Amino acid sequence: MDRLTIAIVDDHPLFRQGVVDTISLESDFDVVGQASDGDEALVMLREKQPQVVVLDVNLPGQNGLQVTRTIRSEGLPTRVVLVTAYDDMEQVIHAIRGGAAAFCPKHIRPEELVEVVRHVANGKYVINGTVLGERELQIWLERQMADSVGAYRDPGDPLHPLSNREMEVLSYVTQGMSNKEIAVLLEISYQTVKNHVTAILRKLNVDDRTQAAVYALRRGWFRLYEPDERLPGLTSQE
Amino acid sequence: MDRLTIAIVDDHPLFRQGVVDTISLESDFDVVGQASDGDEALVMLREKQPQVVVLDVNLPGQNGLQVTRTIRSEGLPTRVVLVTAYDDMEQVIHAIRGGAAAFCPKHIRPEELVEVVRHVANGKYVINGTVLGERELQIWLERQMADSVGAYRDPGDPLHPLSNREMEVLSYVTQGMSNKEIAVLLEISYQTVKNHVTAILRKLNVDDRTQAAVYALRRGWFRLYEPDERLPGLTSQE
DNA sequence: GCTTGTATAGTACTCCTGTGCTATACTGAC
DNA sequence: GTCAGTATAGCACAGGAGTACTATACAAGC
Repeated sequence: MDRLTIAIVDDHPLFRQGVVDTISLESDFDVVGQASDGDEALVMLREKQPQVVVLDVNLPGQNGLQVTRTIRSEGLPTRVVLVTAYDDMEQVIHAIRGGAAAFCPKHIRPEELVEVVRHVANGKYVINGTVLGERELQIWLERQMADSVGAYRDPGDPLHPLSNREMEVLSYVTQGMSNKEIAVLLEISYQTVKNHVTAILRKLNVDDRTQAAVYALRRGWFRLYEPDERLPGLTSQE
Repeated sequence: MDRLTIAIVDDHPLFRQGVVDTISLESDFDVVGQASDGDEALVMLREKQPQVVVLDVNLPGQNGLQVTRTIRSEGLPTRVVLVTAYDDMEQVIHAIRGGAAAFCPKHIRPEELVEVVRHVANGKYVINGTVLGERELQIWLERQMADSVGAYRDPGDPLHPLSNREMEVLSYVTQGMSNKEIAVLLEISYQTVKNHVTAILRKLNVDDRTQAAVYALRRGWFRLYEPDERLPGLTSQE
């Protein structure tokens, strides 16, 4: 019989539990692996090679989009269902272009998730409830690209071609750092930081650094909750 | 027999599922109610009057801390286990002062959550893994208050006495709005907004609006993901 | 070799941010 | 009635943020 092998990746054990239980309720689904961060996920996926992985976008270490790209570039057979707390068109387009087969909001109902996994296993693509075939996806992607790129950008440009350096600067912006602090940290001039920030704001199409921070945080590009900065004053005890 | 009645409140069905399953595995636990936002939670809690509620801090509408305060002020018998993605001392102190019996990080392991619920049902308090009795809690609270208030603040002051108006302004700051935009929106002068922002930064002990936004977002005071601003371009279909 | 993209850095400029004052008006507590 | 807290608003000021240029250097692609 055709059993479906599935892996789940999320850094919250309780959320993962919810997904695992939901998936396990289906008689033909087998949960063959779990992971709680991006690196762990890749190790697990290389070993277990499940047909489908339900992957959180916002992970410690490598985020879900990076993991997706790695899965594709390594030629792993696993098809990816990305799950995120915030979904918008640009994020979706990025995900699909990165090689994801489906994109779901994190508040999805269990029954819906099961349907999505089933469609993905059958070679379909699912974008927020809409099921698409390979061909339909291409058409949809092209239309979306055309819409998003619109009049104000060169046709060939990707949507947010934020360079690595710009992403690095943006990450510090999302931590509330000033240009001066970022300059010291990166050992470059204050002006260069400002240049990067200006470029970031233009590419993200936002007005100031606070909007840029919210923009990036919403899309799960960076984590709001850093493991190293919690709970001074209460010694954790086993 | 002493069965324990429990309710679960979280806006993510899959996370809720994880909690419900974890709780249900205990033979003496009964899940008597669920809700996905603050208002719904209060209606449910008034009706079901469970012994314990597992309550997410970051909810649509009223957040978990507000719900907790309402539970206490209405004299409901339910003891509150707050769950949040970000926990730090000030947030904990706030929660405890607001009437919560326990405070857990959202990445808590299922077994730990069960223990916490059990302790709370027995009249104990649990703060990030540390179990305290009523008396110990008071001592701990006083020490924390003393530490946090420290030298730079009047002894009687609460930690963040952000006024309602200041919270309102802060909420717009977390959406990336400029002082001018906020002024127009609230129909007050530009200068008044700046005054509020200055007061907010001082009370939160941060340097600029971006840090204030990250601070508030981390603590779940406001939601990063607003339900009304998602997915233009793809008509959701049933 | 030439072009494109990126990182670097400078100058000059405008505008916003944030601070420190002062001041008025309203509200609720004691 | 006084006092504390809050919301309002103004002025003046320093400094940061962001923009518009120009410019150099390096690497990759054609």
